[in-house]
Amino acid sequence: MAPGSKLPEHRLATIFGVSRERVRKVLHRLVAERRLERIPRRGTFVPNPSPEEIRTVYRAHRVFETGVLTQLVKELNDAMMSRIDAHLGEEREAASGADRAASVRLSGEFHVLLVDSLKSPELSHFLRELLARSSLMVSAFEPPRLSLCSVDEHAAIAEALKARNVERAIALSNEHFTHIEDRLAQGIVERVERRIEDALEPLVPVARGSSRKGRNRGPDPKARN
Amino acid sequence: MAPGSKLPEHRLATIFGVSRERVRKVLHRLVAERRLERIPRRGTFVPNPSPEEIRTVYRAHRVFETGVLTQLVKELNDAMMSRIDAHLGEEREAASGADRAASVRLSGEFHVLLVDSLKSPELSHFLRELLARSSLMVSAFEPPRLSLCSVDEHAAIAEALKARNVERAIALSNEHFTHIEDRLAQGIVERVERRIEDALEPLVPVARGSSRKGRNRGPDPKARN
DNA sequence: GACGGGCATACTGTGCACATTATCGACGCT
DNA sequence: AGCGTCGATAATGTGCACAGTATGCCCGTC
Repeated sequence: MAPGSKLPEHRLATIFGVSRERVRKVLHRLVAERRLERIPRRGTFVPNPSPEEIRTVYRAHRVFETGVLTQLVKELNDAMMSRIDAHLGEEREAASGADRAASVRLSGEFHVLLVDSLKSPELSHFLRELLARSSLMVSAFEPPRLSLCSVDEHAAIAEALKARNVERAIALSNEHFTHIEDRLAQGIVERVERRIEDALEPLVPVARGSSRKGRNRGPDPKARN
Repeated sequence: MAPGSKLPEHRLATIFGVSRERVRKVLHRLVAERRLERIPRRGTFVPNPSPEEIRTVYRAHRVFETGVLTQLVKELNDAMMSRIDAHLGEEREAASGADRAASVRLSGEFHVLLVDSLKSPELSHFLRELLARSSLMVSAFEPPRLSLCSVDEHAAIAEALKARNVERAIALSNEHFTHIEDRLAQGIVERVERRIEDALEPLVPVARGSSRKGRNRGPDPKARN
């Protein structure tokens, strides 16, 4: 699912074997959740996050988790702490097992675990939407290098929580999200550089192992699903 | 718009002079924003907020604004402070003029003003959804007595912000939302008491000025729009 | 008189077809 | 050769009609 690729309704309907109206409903819902973009009379597209959007999404993460942590230190109990420890154990296991998919999922669920303990469906729902967007950005721009969310950073936040040190927990959390944001920003410039390279290559013949002339540049317009 | 009343699609379509499909789109969007409730094969209804929902919504308000205020004291500048002062002036004017509609709108916009200054569409969007829900609760349960959000409480939060006193700003904000929540909780028990009274009246003849036997009890099923 | 089953009615859910509009290739012009 | 215009095509937006289902009323029975 390359960013910028179009999602034709009729195509999706035939692929999934459902009616086009059914597809429309789902697309509209995903657009409402800001997970897809819709241009009237043009179609729906998988969003191509701008650096500005990345900035505002992770800013939202920081502000939001600041509030969550502040409230959490006031009502943290033993049961909650043990749940956090259990989760950190799972994260470490997935990280050591090099199970990237599980690792990505679990590192998101760490933050979900924190907000869910506040027992407010509104807060939980908002975090899940934020996570869905940032996960999309990660899958789009994060280089293949592993360790997306460092388990150690999560563990450090948990330690500060146990110590009831609000300022430290907030500071660590803010740094944590800033780290992810910075890696994404780096990923996006690398991607832009590749784009420019690919675009210039057919024009100025560069000495390289294999010529890539004739290859499609940009998002493959035939990319489906 | 009484809580619990049904919103038939065809009825709304004829009232507003648009097609039923158009109405369906709008209803689905409002359901997605949690401003209406949908029961499959039954219809869409204006929600009847439970005390539990009121609790979680205002809990979300408190946690969220805690994060906003913490970030805001770090980047508050003169332009922002003067905007806040101007807004407080408007609020006072509306309150003194007994313009309840403007007063309600402006007291919500105070919190919008704060979050908008953080320049994160995600945060702004979330607060607007929260406000839409709490406004609905207020219009449903708040007794006719005025001063829904006291302007003084907003002013006190602003003062703490100017003084860069995070703890105090957070404490005042949390109390502020708790005040609203408590008034709503009181409103809901009064409403329940009225309901019980109305339901019992036809059974046990109470000495009163006018008998209400034969009147519809509960939400008027013919209530439209 | 109360309770349970059956029927009429109204409403929601869904697929379909038509109208509208953007896209893209070809053609002609400058 | 480049650019603008025009037409064909495909995809979106929207109204409509039919099917499925819950609701409320009425009647029969206990």
